[in-house]
This record gives sequence, structure tokens and C-alpha cells, in this order.
Amino acid sequence: MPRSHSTHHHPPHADDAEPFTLEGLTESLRSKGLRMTGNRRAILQVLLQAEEPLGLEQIQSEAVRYARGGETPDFATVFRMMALLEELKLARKVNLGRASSFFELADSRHHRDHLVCTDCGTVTPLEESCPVETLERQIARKHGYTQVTHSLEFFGRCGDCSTGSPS
Amino acid sequence: MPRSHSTHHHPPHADDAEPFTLEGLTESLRSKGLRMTGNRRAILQVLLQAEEPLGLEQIQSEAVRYARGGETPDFATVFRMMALLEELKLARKVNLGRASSFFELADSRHHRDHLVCTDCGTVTPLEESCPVETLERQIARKHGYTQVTHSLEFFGRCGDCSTGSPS
DNA sequence: CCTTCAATTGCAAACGATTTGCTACAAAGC
DNA sequence: GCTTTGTAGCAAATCGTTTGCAATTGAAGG
Ligand SMILES: [Mn+2]
Ligand SMILES: [Mn+2]
Ligand SMILES: [Zn+2]
Ligand SMILES: [Zn+2]
Repeated sequence: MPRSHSTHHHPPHADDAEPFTLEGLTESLRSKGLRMTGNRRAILQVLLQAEEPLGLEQIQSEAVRYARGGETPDFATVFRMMALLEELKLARKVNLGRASSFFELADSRHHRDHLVCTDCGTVTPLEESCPVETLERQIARKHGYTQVTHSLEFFGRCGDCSTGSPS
Repeated sequence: MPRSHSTHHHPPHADDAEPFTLEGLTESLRSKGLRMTGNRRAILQVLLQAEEPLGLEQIQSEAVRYARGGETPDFATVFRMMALLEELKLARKVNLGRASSFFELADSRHHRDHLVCTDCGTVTPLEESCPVETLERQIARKHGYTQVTHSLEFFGRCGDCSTGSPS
């Protein structure tokens, strides 16, 4: 069994109450036999900092800040890392109505519902507390599902995009 | 001016109270200078029948039932039709966490929130009345947006997929 | 009916985003 | 340090989506 440096002995699970940290996430990966690398640490730090969902390219380019030597991880590396985090339920793909995918960490610190302008693409994370969180449990029980999460996005035209073209 | 066979004289708008009908949708297109064709009629009938969001291929293959001669419309035709309906706010793209897109008509008869099994892909339209419909107006006002719609999906593992593999 | 003209269609090619195979590299345990 | 095995980079393959273009067809008018 792996010895643990951490003070607490409960590895962060997808729906843990406490916020994700670099240490906790590292331990989550380690416990699965996965390795912590410079690339992964950089990517996780980008995600931990993020105030809104990020695309793969954004993650890649912002990772430079956290990588020694200022080298960007390969795009495929970012892709595989996000696929991995998604698989482990540590990150979620967010639907912003765009062609490419956007991601956010799967904890309550990072989960937001969003308002997206269908015209200019502006993404506004909603401050209001998530209105359907309590529904998750009800739906899970009623339909016999486990590990229920959700995706809630609002789409519309922002003020700037409305002025001018009446549509 | 076009003479009308319909008994009522108000063309259905995206958020009309009454359900979409083949006649109403036809009139919506006509009023924009667009034409009603066999392909389009078949596609609309497929959508009107649908009990859950459909992919382009499903729409294409089911359209056979409604087309004279049993010919399927070209995939590009289905694609363009759905892009058109989306543009006119008569249909919506639904996020089912899949690679390809799914669509539903944009009226209350067809709008559902969904529960999707991330494992086997089963889609369950939720019967509960939509919990965020009233929020749309509040959000629209608060952020100065117009034409606000939403997309709400729950993801999890269904009972069948849970038995056997512990996670 | 017949004509006219723009809207629509099918087909195939182009695109962009995602995904994968493979080899060299490097983290972690011994 | 040495070994094991997960990871990274690169390039090619894949997949869903989107578009150009010539032929077809809806529908308005004669
Ligand atoms: Mn939410
Ligand atoms: Mn809804
Ligand atoms: Zn806008
Ligand atoms: Zn399932």
C-alpha cells in the first residue's frame, strides 16, 4: 500500500465537499497508478486558476506560465489529460454551443452555469447558486442512476449584439 | 400577397404558445420567402413525431417514411434544413454529450430536459416540468439579454450499466 | 399548361476538431 | 543508477460538419 504524505486520509473523490487542490488532485492520480508530470501539474494549475471553462488551446497556451523552461505541452497531451480527468470525473466538458470543447474542474468551486451569447460568443458564468443541484439526487433516485451531474447553459443575444441588428 | 388556407392569421413565432404544426411551420418558412419541398415536409414530420432529440442520420433515415417514392433526402439537405430551423429559432441543438449533434423542435411540446447515461448512451426525456424556465426571464433582464433559451441535461450511470462494473 | 427565376438539392470535396499509433522519454520504486 | 511502465511529442488518421457548384424544382405569372 502507498504511504501517504498528506495529513488527511481521504483522497478527494469527484463529489468531495472540499475544494480541489493541486495536492489532492495529484494524490487522486497517483492512487490510480498514474504519474504526476510537469505537463500535468501545469495543466492542473491552469484549471485551478480558471474562472470560466477553457478550451484545449487555451489550456495549452496558459500552461506555459507554470511549466519550467516555458515549454507548452503538446496539444495531444492536453487532450489526453482532459480525457483522463473527465474519465475520473475530476473535470467536465461544458457545452458552450461552440464547435470545440471547453472544460472545467468538477468541484463546486469551479462549477457554474453559463450564459452564452449566440452572436458574439461571450460567456458569462452565472453568480446565482445552481438551481438544479438538489434535483440531481431526486433524479438519481427516481431513475436509478448513480454519479449524476448536470450541464445547464442559457443562450441568448447580449445587449451589444442586440443594438443595431434587430434580428 | 399569398392567400391563406389556414383559419387563423397569425404565423407561429418561435415562442408561440400553441404547438407547432406542419401547417404553421410551413407558413413560417413561406413568410421568409423560403419554399416548402418534399424533403422539408418529411423532415418536419419526423421532428413533429419525435419523442426525443434526433441526430441528423436518424432524421434522414426516418424521413423515408414521409417521402413519396421512399427516397431519403441527402445528408447535406438534412444538415442545411436543421441549420435553417435553428437560425429561425424553430429548432434547437441539444447537448447529449456525444460527438454529433441532436435536435428538437423549439416548442414546449418538444422541449424536455434529459437524463443521459454516460456509459450506454441511453437518453431519458424527463417528465418533470422544466425547473429553469422561469429563470430565463430573470436572467434575460438581469444581464440585458434577449431571446434567452436554455439547455439542461443530467448525466450519470443507469442501473443496467452500474450492475457488474463497480465504477 | 408553359415560362421564368430564385431557392433547393445531391454529390463530392474541403474543413476543423478530435483521436490514435508509434517511438523516444522520463517518473517512481528498488 | 537501473528497471519498469506510464507519458509526451509528432504526424497521420478519423470523424462530424460545412461548402462549392451544377442540375433540379417550387411556385408565381402569363
Ligand atoms: Mn449547475
Ligand atoms: Mn428545460
Ligand atoms: Zn453578444
Ligand atoms: Zn447505461
